[in-house]
Amino acid sequence: MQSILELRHLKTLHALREAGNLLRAAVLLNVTQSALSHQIKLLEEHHGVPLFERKTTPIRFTPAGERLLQLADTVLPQVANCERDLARLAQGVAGQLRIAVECHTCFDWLMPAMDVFRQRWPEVELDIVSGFQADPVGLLYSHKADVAIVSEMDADESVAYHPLFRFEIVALIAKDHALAKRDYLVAKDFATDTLITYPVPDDMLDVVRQVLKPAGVDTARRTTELTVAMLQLVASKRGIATLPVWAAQNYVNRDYVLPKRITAQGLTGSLYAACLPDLSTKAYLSDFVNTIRESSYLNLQSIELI
Amino acid sequence: MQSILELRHLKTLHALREAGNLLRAAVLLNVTQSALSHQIKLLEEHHGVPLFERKTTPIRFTPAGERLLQLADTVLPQVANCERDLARLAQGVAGQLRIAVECHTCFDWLMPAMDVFRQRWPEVELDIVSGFQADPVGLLYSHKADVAIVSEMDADESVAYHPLFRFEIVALIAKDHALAKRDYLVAKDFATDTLITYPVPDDMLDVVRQVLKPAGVDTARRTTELTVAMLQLVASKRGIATLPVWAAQNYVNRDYVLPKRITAQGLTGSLYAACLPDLSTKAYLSDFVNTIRESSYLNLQSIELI
DNA sequence: GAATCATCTTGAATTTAATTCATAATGAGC
DNA sequence: GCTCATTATGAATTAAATTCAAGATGATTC
Repeated sequence: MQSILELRHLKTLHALREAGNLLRAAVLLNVTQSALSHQIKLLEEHHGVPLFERKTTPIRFTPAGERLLQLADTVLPQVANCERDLARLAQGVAGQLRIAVECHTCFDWLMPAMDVFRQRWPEVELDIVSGFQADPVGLLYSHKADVAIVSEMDADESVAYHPLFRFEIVALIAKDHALAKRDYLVAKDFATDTLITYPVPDDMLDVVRQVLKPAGVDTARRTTELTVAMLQLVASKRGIATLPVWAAQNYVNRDYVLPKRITAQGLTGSLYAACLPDLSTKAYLSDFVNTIRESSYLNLQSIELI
Repeated sequence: MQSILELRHLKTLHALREAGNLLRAAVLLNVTQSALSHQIKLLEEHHGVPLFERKTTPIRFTPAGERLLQLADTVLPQVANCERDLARLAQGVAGQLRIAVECHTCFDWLMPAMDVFRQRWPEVELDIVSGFQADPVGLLYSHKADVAIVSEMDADESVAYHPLFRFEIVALIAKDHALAKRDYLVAKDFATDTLITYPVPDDMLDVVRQVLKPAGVDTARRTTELTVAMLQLVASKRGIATLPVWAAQNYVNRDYVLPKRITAQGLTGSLYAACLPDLSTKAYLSDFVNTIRESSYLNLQSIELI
């Protein structure tokens, strides 16, 4: 008749509510779905009550489950606060976090994540290093930024890379475009169209780097700063844009433009948070990375944590 | 950089503060001292801060330790509340707990324990079945009591016995008694003196049952209901009393009477909470037993949990 | 109404973590 | 310096959690 309840269980139930099902919750917690199933089963057996109804989406909790969630809601923030206080006691108070971003769409998930983080670490000064960064990692070395969001790991550099997530990049074409019936686009499909992008160098565009350049396809470019402007150009047949699925989701849902997979296998991009090794040891840095991963996983559709 | 903190750790720190050192804390938690040492070491290594100063009695906590204790103080009661709510959801609301006591001194620890329990389970009706109980276990069968505090386990009966604790029973004699210089008393030392006891049958007195009767020693008896009266009689040389060490502690400390070990090995008594098997399955019953064990271990000197 | 998909369950194998055991170290008190 | 009380430590053991590999189950689709 001893208590088996641990914080782990509360974290599981909390993630389960956030994520909506066991599999997504398991991803959030970095365990397998089976682990959570066993975990919850044990809790249920120990207390002699079911905690949630299965076979509903999203899952619904029983009164007992709700009671535990209520506990989780009050307890987990207190625990998190305490752990931050311990980190402060051990590592001293924190410094600043100047973030360099090489990709425009990142603001979509970076802003919400920063909002969460700011609440947790009020004393950490958050800044975004503005303007286009040709070499974000260089900013780390020159101490002009503390964290760089990049899409590739350079293995040889003495920089710590923290994987964030992977996502699919799709091409966006007008609804009545000549390619509208194709299952997916290949490199040469871009040859006759203008490529509409954010104003960044060629080698920072995944389509160019991974698809067009290898195939030797060169294409006209037109740039704009605003996503809505890009899609307006697409809709009026001035060219093809490429964006992460989540960035275009709103416009796709409204049937404004048509999404097309790029190459048969699809084109995926990845993002990493890079920083100098020193910073990696700080508790607030790992918390920053975790915040990004979690809030992105919950806010963006169809991304994959890495 | 994952969190390893679990409720287990909070419980350990809490017990450590209550108990004053690792060994006593370990007894409270039913683990070895080594387990707690490892547990705390891990916590300290993970967070990079010491949690308490060793080699002080009672131990003193560092700021980090205090911070964790503060967390424990807010979190553990919330957790306990939640678990009781789950028990209520699973087993329905609780009934009553009528307690039959066969030994007078029990009130010393029973009252404090009942006070704690009453706060935790307000809906469980607590009662003491008054009067002397020749056969407390019989009261369980006749449904006149729900729990009986007894000093022996009758293995053959279909009753569930929950061990509480073991303690030493000492003889109390006048400071200038003829036996004052003896290390310990043996059966025949009682032959020439009056035995001063609570008004209970012979076979419920551990001295009689375990020492005098086996040795064939018969002695005069004088009874009184009040402990203070017993010791007043002892002090004025009207006889010898036998009591659990803790029950006489106050008077011994004030040099009112002299405690003497009984037999070379010492005489020990044990206590158990007996109830019908049905009741054993209820969460509030195990909580009642645990409450007694914990509060007694913390309040009474030199008892041993069993 | 079979087939597919998404989800959760299950038991055994595996891995990981916690605990014990046995003993050593440490400091306080005599 | 010796003893006692307490905490620490490393290896062995035990226990627990997690994964792996399948198997149900219910919903959805063609």
